[in-house]
Amino acid sequence: MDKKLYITTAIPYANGAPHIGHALDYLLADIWTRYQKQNDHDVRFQVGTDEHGNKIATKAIELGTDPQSYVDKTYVNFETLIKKIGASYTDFIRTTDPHHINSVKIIWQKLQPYIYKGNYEGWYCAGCEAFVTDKEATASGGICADHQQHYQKISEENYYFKASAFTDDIKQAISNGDMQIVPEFRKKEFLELIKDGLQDVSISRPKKSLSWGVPVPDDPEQVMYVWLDALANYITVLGYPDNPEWQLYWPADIQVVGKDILRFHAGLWPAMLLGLGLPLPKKILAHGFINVGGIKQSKSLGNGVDPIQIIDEYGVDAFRYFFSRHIPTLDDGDFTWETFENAYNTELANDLGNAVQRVTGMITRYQSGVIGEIPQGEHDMGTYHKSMENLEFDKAVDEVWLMVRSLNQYIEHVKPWEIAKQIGKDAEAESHLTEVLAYAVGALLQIGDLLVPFLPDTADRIHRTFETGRIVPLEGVFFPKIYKHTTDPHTTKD
RNA sequence: CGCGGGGUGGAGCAGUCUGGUUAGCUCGGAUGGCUCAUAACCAUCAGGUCGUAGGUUCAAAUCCUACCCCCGCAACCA
Repeated sequence: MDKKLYITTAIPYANGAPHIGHALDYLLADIWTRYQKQNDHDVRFQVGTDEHGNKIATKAIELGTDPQSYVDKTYVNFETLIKKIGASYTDFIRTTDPHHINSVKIIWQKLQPYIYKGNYEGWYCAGCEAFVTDKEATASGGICADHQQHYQKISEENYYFKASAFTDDIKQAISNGDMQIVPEFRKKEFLELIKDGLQDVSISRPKKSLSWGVPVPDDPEQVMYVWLDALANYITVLGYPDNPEWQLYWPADIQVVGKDILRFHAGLWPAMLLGLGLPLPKKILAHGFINVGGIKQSKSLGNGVDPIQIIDEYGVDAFRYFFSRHIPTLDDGDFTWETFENAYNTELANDLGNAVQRVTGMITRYQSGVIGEIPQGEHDMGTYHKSMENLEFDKAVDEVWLMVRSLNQYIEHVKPWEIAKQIGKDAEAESHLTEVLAYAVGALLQIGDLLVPFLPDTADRIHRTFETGRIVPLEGVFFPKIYKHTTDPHTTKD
Protein backbone atom coordinates (compact mmCIF):
# COMPACT_ATOMS: atom_id res chain seq x y z
CA MET A 1 0.00 0.00 0.00
CA ASP A 2 1.21 3.46 -0.88
CA LYS A 3 1.68 6.05 1.78
CA LYS A 4 -1.60 7.22 3.24
CA LEU A 5 -2.32 10.89 2.74
CA TYR A 6 -4.36 13.27 4.83
CA ILE A 7 -5.81 16.66 3.99
CA THR A 8 -7.89 18.89 6.22
CA THR A 9 -10.14 21.92 5.86
CA ALA A 10 -11.00 24.53 8.44
CA ILE A 11 -14.19 23.83 10.33
CA PRO A 12 -16.59 26.76 10.09
CA TYR A 13 -18.73 27.94 12.94
CA ALA A 14 -22.08 26.19 12.64
CA ASN A 15 -23.96 29.38 13.40
CA GLY A 16 -24.05 31.11 10.08
CA ALA A 17 -24.58 30.70 6.40
CA PRO A 18 -22.01 28.92 4.29
CA HIS A 19 -20.34 31.35 1.94
CA ILE A 20 -17.95 31.32 -0.92
CA GLY A 21 -14.89 31.34 1.35
CA HIS A 22 -15.88 28.04 2.90
CA ALA A 23 -16.57 26.71 -0.56
CA LEU A 24 -13.05 27.55 -1.62
CA ASP A 25 -11.62 25.48 1.23
CA TYR A 26 -13.57 22.44 0.15
CA LEU A 27 -12.84 22.90 -3.50
CA LEU A 28 -9.09 23.22 -3.09
CA ALA A 29 -8.93 20.25 -0.79
CA ASP A 30 -11.04 18.22 -3.15
CA ILE A 31 -8.94 19.04 -6.19
CA TRP A 32 -5.86 17.88 -4.37
CA THR A 33 -7.62 14.77 -3.12
CA ARG A 34 -8.82 13.73 -6.54
CA TYR A 35 -5.42 14.39 -8.02
CA GLN A 36 -3.76 12.17 -5.45
CA LYS A 37 -6.35 9.44 -5.86
CA GLN A 38 -5.81 9.54 -9.58
CA ASN A 39 -2.20 8.74 -8.79
CA ASP A 40 -3.26 5.77 -6.69
CA HIS A 41 -2.83 7.28 -3.27
CA ASP A 42 -5.06 6.57 -0.34
CA VAL A 43 -6.40 9.93 0.81
CA ARG A 44 -8.31 10.85 3.89
CA PHE A 45 -10.13 14.16 3.57
CA GLN A 46 -11.70 15.81 6.61
CA VAL A 47 -14.42 18.44 6.77
CA GLY A 48 -16.61 19.48 9.67
CA THR A 49 -18.21 22.13 11.82
CA ASP A 50 -17.33 23.94 15.01
CA GLU A 51 -20.40 23.82 17.20
CA HIS A 52 -19.60 25.23 20.61
CA GLY A 53 -19.58 28.76 21.97
CA ASN A 54 -21.77 31.56 23.18
CA LYS A 55 -23.09 32.70 19.87
CA ILE A 56 -24.66 29.34 19.29
CA ALA A 57 -26.00 29.09 22.83
CA THR A 58 -27.53 32.54 22.59
CA LYS A 59 -29.07 31.89 19.23
CA ALA A 60 -30.57 28.63 20.44
CA ILE A 61 -32.21 30.35 23.37
CA GLU A 62 -33.53 33.01 21.06
CA LEU A 63 -35.16 30.32 18.99
CA GLY A 64 -36.54 28.63 22.05
CA THR A 65 -34.48 25.52 21.66
CA ASP A 66 -31.31 24.05 23.12
CA PRO A 67 -27.85 24.37 21.61
CA GLN A 68 -27.52 20.75 20.60
CA SER A 69 -30.83 20.69 18.77
CA TYR A 70 -29.92 23.95 17.14
CA VAL A 71 -26.58 22.78 15.74
CA ASP A 72 -28.12 19.48 14.75
CA LYS A 73 -30.06 21.56 12.28
CA THR A 74 -27.50 24.13 11.21
CA TYR A 75 -24.55 21.88 10.51
CA VAL A 76 -26.58 20.44 7.67
CA ASN A 77 -26.19 23.72 5.78
CA PHE A 78 -22.50 23.07 5.53
CA GLU A 79 -22.91 19.44 4.73
CA THR A 80 -25.21 20.42 1.91
CA LEU A 81 -22.70 22.84 0.45
CA ILE A 82 -19.86 20.37 0.75
CA LYS A 83 -21.82 17.71 -1.08
CA LYS A 84 -23.02 20.14 -3.66
CA ILE A 85 -19.46 21.07 -4.52
CA GLY A 86 -18.74 17.43 -5.06
CA ALA A 87 -16.15 17.28 -2.33
CA SER A 88 -15.01 13.69 -1.98
CA TYR A 89 -14.48 13.89 1.76
CA THR A 90 -14.06 10.86 3.93
CA ASP A 91 -14.82 12.30 7.35
CA PHE A 92 -17.26 14.87 8.64
CA ILE A 93 -16.49 15.91 12.18
CA ARG A 94 -18.73 17.89 14.47
CA THR A 95 -17.16 19.24 17.63
CA THR A 96 -20.21 18.03 19.52
CA ASP A 97 -19.43 14.42 18.63
CA PRO A 98 -18.99 12.47 21.88
CA HIS A 99 -15.71 11.00 20.72
CA HIS A 100 -14.35 14.44 19.94
CA ILE A 101 -15.41 15.80 23.31
CA ASN A 102 -13.79 12.93 25.17
CA SER A 103 -10.62 13.22 23.16
CA VAL A 104 -10.38 16.94 23.78
CA LYS A 105 -10.55 16.30 27.51
CA ILE A 106 -7.72 13.82 27.23
CA ILE A 107 -5.75 16.29 25.15
CA TRP A 108 -6.26 18.91 27.83
CA GLN A 109 -4.85 16.54 30.41
CA LYS A 110 -1.88 15.66 28.27
CA LEU A 111 -1.14 19.35 27.84
CA GLN A 112 -1.28 19.90 31.59
CA PRO A 113 2.44 20.76 31.87
CA TYR A 114 1.84 23.74 29.62
CA ILE A 115 -1.39 24.99 31.12
CA TYR A 116 -1.52 27.60 33.85
CA LYS A 117 -4.09 29.88 35.40
CA GLY A 118 -4.08 33.56 34.55
CA ASN A 119 -6.23 36.58 34.12
CA TYR A 120 -7.79 37.46 30.85
CA GLU A 121 -8.48 41.15 30.49
CA GLY A 122 -10.44 42.73 27.71
CA TRP A 123 -13.41 44.71 26.53
CA TYR A 124 -16.61 42.98 27.44
CA CYS A 125 -20.19 43.60 26.45
CA ALA A 126 -22.66 42.49 29.08
CA GLY A 127 -25.38 42.30 26.46
CA CYS A 128 -23.44 39.97 24.20
CA GLU A 129 -21.88 38.21 27.15
CA ALA A 130 -18.70 38.20 25.15
CA PHE A 131 -15.34 39.86 24.77
CA VAL A 132 -14.48 41.86 21.71
CA THR A 133 -11.04 42.60 20.38
CA ASP A 134 -9.32 45.89 21.09
CA LYS A 135 -9.56 46.65 17.41
CA GLU A 136 -13.27 46.05 17.37
CA ALA A 137 -13.84 48.08 20.50
CA THR A 138 -11.91 50.99 19.07
CA ALA A 139 -13.64 50.80 15.72
CA SER A 140 -17.06 50.97 17.29
CA GLY A 141 -16.13 53.84 19.55
CA GLY A 142 -16.31 51.67 22.62
CA ILE A 143 -20.01 51.02 22.22
CA CYS A 144 -21.58 47.73 21.30
CA ALA A 145 -23.72 48.27 18.23
CA ASP A 146 -26.12 45.49 19.11
CA HIS A 147 -26.82 46.59 22.64
CA GLN A 148 -26.04 50.31 22.58
CA GLN A 149 -23.94 50.12 25.69
CA HIS A 150 -20.32 50.76 26.54
CA TYR A 151 -17.87 47.93 26.64
CA GLN A 152 -16.43 47.36 30.06
CA LYS A 153 -12.85 46.53 30.77
CA ILE A 154 -13.11 43.45 32.87
CA SER A 155 -10.80 40.67 33.76
CA GLU A 156 -11.56 37.14 34.64
CA GLU A 157 -9.59 34.14 35.65
CA ASN A 158 -9.03 31.39 33.15
CA TYR A 159 -6.51 28.92 31.87
CA TYR A 160 -3.72 29.75 29.51
CA PHE A 161 -1.79 27.54 27.17
CA LYS A 162 1.92 28.21 27.14
CA ALA A 163 2.34 28.47 23.39
CA SER A 164 5.35 30.71 23.96
CA ALA A 165 7.32 27.68 25.09
CA PHE A 166 7.35 26.38 21.53
CA THR A 167 8.28 29.54 19.69
CA ASP A 168 11.76 28.42 18.74
CA ASP A 169 10.74 24.97 17.58
CA ILE A 170 7.96 26.36 15.46
CA LYS A 171 10.09 29.08 13.94
CA GLN A 172 12.64 26.50 13.03
CA ALA A 173 10.11 24.10 11.55
CA ILE A 174 8.74 26.85 9.37
CA SER A 175 12.12 28.17 8.33
CA ASN A 176 13.60 24.85 7.38
CA GLY A 177 10.45 23.68 5.65
CA ASP A 178 9.50 20.85 8.00
CA MET A 179 6.21 22.65 8.22
CA GLN A 180 5.85 24.41 4.92
CA ILE A 181 3.66 27.46 4.61
CA VAL A 182 2.34 28.08 1.14
CA PRO A 183 2.51 30.64 -0.39
CA GLU A 184 5.95 31.84 0.48
CA PHE A 185 4.93 35.41 1.23
CA ARG A 186 2.53 34.22 3.91
CA LYS A 187 5.37 32.34 5.50
CA LYS A 188 7.42 35.53 5.64
CA GLU A 189 4.47 37.42 7.01
CA PHE A 190 3.93 34.89 9.73
CA LEU A 191 7.57 34.63 10.73
CA GLU A 192 7.59 38.39 11.05
CA LEU A 193 4.49 38.25 13.21
CA ILE A 194 6.06 35.86 15.67
CA LYS A 195 9.54 37.27 15.67
CA ASP A 196 9.08 38.39 19.27
CA GLY A 197 7.66 35.04 20.20
CA LEU A 198 4.28 33.37 20.27
CA GLN A 199 1.84 34.65 22.82
CA ASP A 200 0.28 32.41 25.38
CA VAL A 201 -3.36 31.88 24.61
CA SER A 202 -6.39 31.86 26.84
CA ILE A 203 -8.05 28.50 26.39
CA SER A 204 -10.92 28.56 28.85
CA ARG A 205 -13.64 30.78 30.24
CA PRO A 206 -15.51 30.71 33.54
CA LYS A 207 -18.60 28.60 33.20
CA LYS A 208 -20.82 31.56 33.95
CA SER A 209 -19.63 33.37 30.84
CA LEU A 210 -19.38 30.39 28.54
CA SER A 211 -21.99 27.75 29.04
CA TRP A 212 -21.83 25.78 25.79
CA GLY A 213 -18.53 24.01 25.47
CA VAL A 214 -16.36 21.18 26.63
CA PRO A 215 -15.95 21.20 30.42
CA VAL A 216 -12.41 21.56 31.67
CA PRO A 217 -11.37 18.32 33.38
CA ASP A 218 -11.08 18.62 37.14
CA ASP A 219 -12.39 22.18 37.25
CA PRO A 220 -16.16 22.42 37.10
CA GLU A 221 -15.96 26.22 37.10
CA GLN A 222 -14.23 26.39 33.71
CA VAL A 223 -15.22 25.56 30.15
CA MET A 224 -12.87 25.26 27.20
CA TYR A 225 -12.73 28.22 24.89
CA VAL A 226 -12.75 27.69 21.17
CA TRP A 227 -9.14 27.11 20.23
CA LEU A 228 -8.21 23.92 21.91
CA ASP A 229 -11.57 22.38 21.17
CA ALA A 230 -11.76 23.38 17.52
CA LEU A 231 -8.16 22.83 16.45
CA ALA A 232 -8.05 19.41 18.02
CA ASN A 233 -10.59 18.20 15.49
CA TYR A 234 -7.84 17.54 12.98
CA ILE A 235 -6.56 14.64 15.02
CA THR A 236 -9.63 13.56 16.95
CA VAL A 237 -11.40 12.90 13.68
CA LEU A 238 -8.71 10.34 12.91
CA GLY A 239 -9.44 8.55 16.14
CA TYR A 240 -6.85 10.19 18.35
CA PRO A 241 -5.96 9.12 20.93
CA ASP A 242 -7.75 5.81 21.44
CA ASN A 243 -7.99 4.45 17.90
CA PRO A 244 -4.44 3.80 16.71
CA GLU A 245 -5.48 4.25 13.11
CA TRP A 246 -4.77 7.96 13.47
CA GLN A 247 -1.10 7.16 13.21
CA LEU A 248 -1.53 6.04 9.63
CA TYR A 249 -2.62 9.51 8.59
CA TRP A 250 -1.02 12.01 10.93
CA PRO A 251 0.85 14.25 10.23
CA ALA A 252 -1.44 15.86 7.70
CA ASP A 253 0.04 16.37 4.28
CA ILE A 254 -1.89 19.56 3.76
CA GLN A 255 -4.05 21.71 5.95
CA VAL A 256 -6.16 24.11 3.95
CA VAL A 257 -7.02 27.37 5.68
CA GLY A 258 -8.04 30.90 4.81
CA LYS A 259 -5.41 33.57 5.20
CA ASP A 260 -7.25 35.03 8.17
CA ILE A 261 -6.78 31.97 10.31
CA LEU A 262 -3.30 31.04 9.21
CA ARG A 263 -1.87 32.39 12.43
CA PHE A 264 -3.79 29.94 14.54
CA HIS A 265 -2.87 27.04 12.32
CA ALA A 266 0.76 28.01 12.03
CA GLY A 267 1.26 29.07 15.64
CA LEU A 268 -1.11 27.83 18.27
CA TRP A 269 -1.96 24.54 16.61
CA PRO A 270 1.64 23.45 16.09
CA ALA A 271 2.33 24.45 19.68
CA MET A 272 -0.46 22.15 20.80
CA LEU A 273 0.95 19.36 18.69
CA LEU A 274 4.42 19.81 20.10
CA GLY A 275 2.93 19.82 23.57
CA LEU A 276 1.35 16.47 22.77
CA GLY A 277 4.58 15.18 21.30
CA LEU A 278 3.06 14.88 17.84
CA PRO A 279 4.63 15.77 14.51
CA LEU A 280 3.67 18.97 12.75
CA PRO A 281 1.65 19.09 9.54
CA LYS A 282 3.82 18.99 6.47
CA LYS A 283 2.18 21.83 4.66
CA ILE A 284 -0.29 24.60 5.35
CA LEU A 285 -2.05 26.05 2.35
CA ALA A 286 -3.33 29.55 3.03
CA HIS A 287 -5.67 30.71 0.33
CA GLY A 288 -6.88 34.26 -0.15
CA PHE A 289 -10.22 35.95 -0.05
CA ILE A 290 -12.73 36.36 -2.82
CA ASN A 291 -13.81 39.91 -3.44
CA VAL A 292 -16.86 40.85 -5.42
CA GLY A 293 -16.20 43.45 -8.05
CA GLY A 294 -13.08 44.46 -6.16
CA ILE A 295 -14.96 44.98 -2.92
CA LYS A 296 -14.73 42.87 0.16
CA GLN A 297 -17.79 40.77 0.84
CA SER A 298 -19.56 41.74 3.99
CA LYS A 299 -22.85 41.22 5.70
CA SER A 300 -23.47 44.93 6.08
CA LEU A 301 -23.01 45.53 2.37
CA GLY A 302 -25.07 42.47 1.55
CA ASN A 303 -22.85 41.79 -1.44
CA GLY A 304 -22.07 38.22 -0.57
CA VAL A 305 -22.23 35.63 -3.30
CA ASP A 306 -24.02 32.39 -2.64
CA PRO A 307 -22.10 29.37 -3.90
CA ILE A 308 -25.28 27.31 -3.98
CA GLN A 309 -26.86 29.75 -6.40
CA ILE A 310 -23.91 29.52 -8.75
CA ILE A 311 -24.01 25.75 -8.72
CA ASP A 312 -27.75 25.64 -9.23
CA GLU A 313 -27.63 28.03 -12.16
CA TYR A 314 -24.55 26.77 -13.98
CA GLY A 315 -23.74 23.35 -12.64
CA VAL A 316 -21.09 22.15 -10.27
CA ASP A 317 -18.34 21.86 -12.85
CA ALA A 318 -18.84 25.44 -13.95
CA PHE A 319 -18.44 26.45 -10.33
CA ARG A 320 -15.35 24.35 -9.89
CA TYR A 321 -13.92 25.65 -13.12
CA PHE A 322 -14.22 29.31 -12.28
CA PHE A 323 -12.99 29.05 -8.74
CA SER A 324 -10.05 26.85 -9.57
CA ARG A 325 -8.86 28.76 -12.61
CA HIS A 326 -9.95 32.34 -12.21
CA ILE A 327 -9.38 32.66 -8.50
CA PRO A 328 -5.62 32.39 -7.91
CA THR A 329 -5.03 29.44 -5.62
CA LEU A 330 -2.58 31.33 -3.47
CA ASP A 331 -3.87 34.87 -3.55
CA ASP A 332 -6.99 36.97 -3.37
CA GLY A 333 -9.39 36.75 -6.26
CA ASP A 334 -12.37 38.55 -7.65
CA PHE A 335 -15.83 37.40 -8.59
CA THR A 336 -18.51 39.11 -10.60
CA TRP A 337 -21.40 37.49 -12.37
CA GLU A 338 -20.17 39.03 -15.60
CA THR A 339 -16.68 37.57 -15.44
CA PHE A 340 -18.08 34.29 -14.27
CA GLU A 341 -20.58 34.03 -17.06
CA ASN A 342 -18.08 35.21 -19.59
CA ALA A 343 -15.63 32.52 -18.55
CA TYR A 344 -18.38 29.95 -18.71
CA ASN A 345 -19.59 30.89 -22.17
CA THR A 346 -16.26 31.50 -23.84
CA GLU A 347 -14.05 28.94 -22.21
CA LEU A 348 -16.28 26.08 -21.17
CA ALA A 349 -18.86 26.34 -23.93
CA ASN A 350 -16.91 27.72 -26.88
CA ASP A 351 -13.49 26.23 -26.27
CA LEU A 352 -14.00 22.89 -24.57
CA GLY A 353 -17.66 22.08 -25.11
CA ASN A 354 -17.55 22.97 -28.75
CA ALA A 355 -14.33 21.04 -29.31
CA VAL A 356 -15.95 17.89 -27.97
CA GLN A 357 -19.02 18.57 -30.04
CA ARG A 358 -17.25 19.07 -33.35
CA VAL A 359 -15.12 15.97 -32.94
CA THR A 360 -18.06 13.76 -32.03
CA GLY A 361 -20.04 15.37 -34.83
CA MET A 362 -17.50 14.57 -37.50
CA ILE A 363 -16.90 11.03 -36.35
CA THR A 364 -20.60 10.39 -36.29
CA ARG A 365 -21.18 11.98 -39.64
CA TYR A 366 -18.19 10.67 -41.58
CA GLN A 367 -17.53 7.37 -39.86
CA SER A 368 -20.85 6.35 -38.35
CA GLY A 369 -19.39 6.87 -34.91
CA VAL A 370 -16.48 4.49 -35.28
CA ILE A 371 -13.28 6.00 -33.97
CA GLY A 372 -10.83 3.19 -34.52
CA GLU A 373 -7.43 3.00 -32.91
CA ILE A 374 -7.02 5.92 -30.49
CA PRO A 375 -3.44 7.12 -30.08
CA GLN A 376 -2.12 8.34 -26.74
CA GLY A 377 -2.35 12.08 -26.28
CA GLU A 378 1.14 13.38 -26.67
CA HIS A 379 1.04 16.73 -24.96
CA ASP A 380 3.85 17.27 -22.49
CA MET A 381 2.26 17.39 -19.05
CA GLY A 382 5.32 18.55 -17.13
CA THR A 383 4.00 22.04 -16.47
CA TYR A 384 0.65 20.70 -15.37
CA HIS A 385 2.13 18.32 -12.83
CA LYS A 386 4.57 20.87 -11.58
CA SER A 387 1.74 23.32 -10.99
CA MET A 388 -0.21 20.64 -9.15
CA GLU A 389 2.76 19.89 -6.93
CA ASN A 390 3.16 23.59 -6.19
CA LEU A 391 -0.53 23.87 -5.35
CA GLU A 392 -0.98 26.40 -8.13
CA PHE A 393 -4.16 24.88 -9.42
CA ASP A 394 -5.06 27.90 -11.50
CA LYS A 395 -1.90 27.42 -13.53
CA ALA A 396 -2.60 23.74 -14.02
CA VAL A 397 -5.98 24.52 -15.53
CA ASP A 398 -4.38 27.16 -17.74
CA GLU A 399 -2.18 24.41 -19.07
CA VAL A 400 -5.18 22.24 -19.91
CA TRP A 401 -6.77 25.08 -21.82
CA LEU A 402 -3.61 25.50 -23.82
CA MET A 403 -4.27 21.96 -24.99
CA VAL A 404 -7.88 22.69 -25.79
CA ARG A 405 -6.84 25.64 -27.91
CA SER A 406 -4.18 23.74 -29.73
CA LEU A 407 -6.68 20.98 -30.47
CA ASN A 408 -8.98 23.52 -32.09
CA GLN A 409 -6.02 24.86 -34.04
CA TYR A 410 -5.10 21.40 -35.14
CA ILE A 411 -8.59 20.72 -36.43
CA GLU A 412 -8.59 24.00 -38.29
CA HIS A 413 -5.23 23.16 -39.75
CA VAL A 414 -5.97 19.66 -41.06
CA LYS A 415 -9.55 20.45 -42.09
CA PRO A 416 -11.17 17.02 -41.69
CA TRP A 417 -14.22 18.21 -43.64
CA GLU A 418 -11.99 18.74 -46.68
CA ILE A 419 -10.51 15.29 -46.31
CA ALA A 420 -14.01 13.85 -46.13
CA LYS A 421 -14.79 15.33 -49.52
CA GLN A 422 -11.85 13.47 -51.04
CA ILE A 423 -13.19 10.09 -50.04
CA GLY A 424 -13.96 8.18 -53.21
CA LYS A 425 -11.56 10.34 -55.20
CA ASP A 426 -8.40 9.80 -53.23
CA ALA A 427 -7.60 6.24 -52.14
CA GLU A 428 -5.88 7.34 -48.93
CA ALA A 429 -8.43 9.91 -47.84
CA GLU A 430 -10.49 7.54 -45.76
CA SER A 431 -7.65 6.25 -43.64
CA HIS A 432 -6.18 9.70 -43.37
CA LEU A 433 -9.46 11.04 -42.02
CA THR A 434 -9.72 8.23 -39.50
CA GLU A 435 -6.21 8.94 -38.35
CA VAL A 436 -6.83 12.65 -37.95
CA LEU A 437 -10.04 12.22 -36.00
CA ALA A 438 -8.58 9.53 -33.79
CA TYR A 439 -5.73 11.86 -32.99
CA ALA A 440 -8.25 14.51 -31.94
CA VAL A 441 -9.97 11.96 -29.73
CA GLY A 442 -6.65 11.04 -28.17
CA ALA A 443 -6.09 14.69 -27.32
CA LEU A 444 -9.57 14.97 -25.80
CA LEU A 445 -9.05 11.89 -23.70
CA GLN A 446 -5.82 13.30 -22.39
CA ILE A 447 -7.61 16.55 -21.61
CA GLY A 448 -10.24 14.47 -19.84
CA ASP A 449 -7.56 12.85 -17.69
CA LEU A 450 -6.14 16.17 -16.67
CA LEU A 451 -9.58 17.50 -15.82
CA VAL A 452 -10.40 14.68 -13.41
CA PRO A 453 -9.38 16.65 -10.31
CA PHE A 454 -11.08 19.83 -11.46
CA LEU A 455 -14.18 18.90 -13.42
CA PRO A 456 -14.95 15.32 -12.43
CA ASP A 457 -18.32 15.16 -14.16
CA THR A 458 -17.01 16.60 -17.38
CA ALA A 459 -13.98 14.34 -17.34
CA ASP A 460 -16.27 11.39 -16.87
CA ARG A 461 -18.50 12.43 -19.75
CA ILE A 462 -15.53 12.82 -22.06
CA HIS A 463 -14.29 9.39 -21.16
CA ARG A 464 -17.65 7.77 -21.63
CA THR A 465 -18.10 9.43 -24.98
CA PHE A 466 -14.87 8.23 -26.52
CA GLU A 467 -13.13 5.51 -24.60
CA THR A 468 -14.86 2.52 -26.17
CA GLY A 469 -13.57 3.32 -29.63
CA ARG A 470 -17.04 4.21 -30.76
CA ILE A 471 -18.93 7.41 -30.05
CA VAL A 472 -21.36 7.00 -27.20
CA PRO A 473 -23.89 9.78 -27.69
CA LEU A 474 -24.69 11.56 -24.46
CA GLU A 475 -27.79 13.52 -23.74
CA GLY A 476 -27.39 17.28 -24.16
CA VAL A 477 -24.37 19.30 -25.15
CA PHE A 478 -21.42 20.11 -22.91
CA PHE A 479 -21.97 23.46 -21.29
CA PRO A 480 -24.84 25.01 -23.21
CA LYS A 481 -24.63 28.79 -23.44
CA ILE A 482 -26.18 30.60 -20.51
CA TYR A 483 -27.04 34.29 -20.40
CA LYS A 484 -28.50 35.14 -17.04
CA HIS A 485 -26.35 37.99 -15.90
CA THR A 486 -25.05 39.24 -19.21
CA THR A 487 -26.84 39.81 -22.47
CA ASP A 488 -26.63 37.38 -25.32
CA PRO A 489 -24.67 39.26 -27.99
CA HIS A 490 -26.78 37.69 -30.70
CA THR A 491 -30.05 38.97 -29.41
CA THR A 492 -29.04 42.58 -29.04
CA LYS A 493 -27.51 43.22 -32.42
CA ASP A 494 -30.75 43.71 -34.27
C1' C B 1 10.82 54.84 9.36
C1' G B 2 5.45 48.79 12.32
C1' C B 3 4.97 44.26 8.81
C1' G B 4 3.70 42.04 4.07
C1' G B 5 1.89 42.32 -1.07
C1' G B 6 1.26 45.24 -5.39
C1' G B 7 1.30 49.48 -9.37
C1' U B 8 2.87 46.37 -17.14
C1' G B 9 -2.02 48.29 -23.78
C1' G B 10 -9.97 48.93 -21.94
C1' A B 11 -10.10 44.56 -17.92
C1' G B 12 -7.36 40.52 -15.48
C1' C B 13 -2.44 38.69 -15.28
C1' A B 14 2.93 36.59 -16.80
C1' G B 15 7.75 38.36 -17.20
C1' U B 16 11.54 41.14 -12.34
C1' C B 17 15.25 36.60 -8.22
C1' U B 18 19.55 34.54 -12.64
C1' G B 19 19.60 42.61 -16.77
C1' G B 20 20.02 41.50 -23.54
C1' U B 21 16.00 38.74 -29.83
C1' U B 22 10.13 42.77 -32.24
C1' A B 23 7.49 43.30 -23.49
C1' G B 24 4.09 37.63 -23.56
C1' C B 25 -0.98 35.45 -22.35
C1' U B 26 -6.46 35.39 -21.61
C1' C B 27 -10.94 38.38 -21.98
C1' G B 28 -12.89 42.60 -24.53
C1' G B 29 -12.58 45.57 -29.71
C1' A B 30 -11.79 45.63 -35.33
C1' U B 31 -11.03 42.98 -39.95
C1' G B 32 -10.70 38.58 -42.72
C1' G B 33 -11.09 33.13 -43.37
C1' C B 34 -13.71 28.63 -42.71
C1' U B 35 -18.27 25.79 -42.30
C1' C B 36 -17.18 19.85 -38.82
C1' A B 37 -19.28 22.40 -34.39
C1' U B 38 -22.90 25.31 -28.94
C1' A B 39 -24.02 32.07 -34.76
C1' A B 40 -18.92 28.08 -32.54
C1' C B 41 -13.65 27.79 -34.51
C1' C B 42 -9.04 29.79 -36.94
C1' A B 43 -5.93 33.96 -38.65
C1' U B 44 -4.49 39.00 -38.71
C1' C B 45 -4.67 43.93 -36.76
C1' A B 46 -5.34 48.10 -33.30
C1' G B 47 -3.88 49.46 -28.40
C1' G B 48 1.43 49.85 -23.48
C1' U B 49 5.67 56.75 -21.13
C1' C B 50 6.28 48.58 -17.96
C1' G B 51 3.64 54.18 -10.88
C1' U B 52 7.23 58.90 -10.72
C1' A B 53 12.23 61.01 -10.66
C1' G B 54 17.22 60.07 -10.72
C1' G B 55 21.47 56.51 -11.00
C1' U B 56 24.55 52.02 -12.64
C1' U B 57 25.46 49.69 -17.55
C1' C B 58 27.21 48.86 -24.27
C1' A B 59 22.07 47.41 -22.72
C1' A B 60 16.79 47.86 -17.49
C1' A B 61 9.96 46.30 -16.83
C1' U B 62 14.28 43.51 -14.83
C1' C B 63 19.83 46.08 -10.58
C1' C B 64 20.53 50.68 -6.98
C1' U B 65 18.43 55.27 -4.48
C1' A B 66 14.43 58.51 -3.28
C1' C B 67 9.42 59.46 -3.65
C1' C B 68 3.94 58.74 -4.87
C1' C B 69 -0.32 55.64 -4.86
C1' C B 70 -3.39 51.06 -3.86
C1' C B 71 -4.47 46.58 -0.88
C1' G B 72 -4.01 43.34 3.30
C1' C B 73 -2.30 42.60 8.32
C1' A B 74 -1.14 44.79 13.24
C1' A B 75 -2.45 38.55 17.54
C1' C B 76 -7.15 35.37 20.99
C1' C B 77 -11.68 38.44 15.24
C1' A B 78 -14.87 30.53 15.75
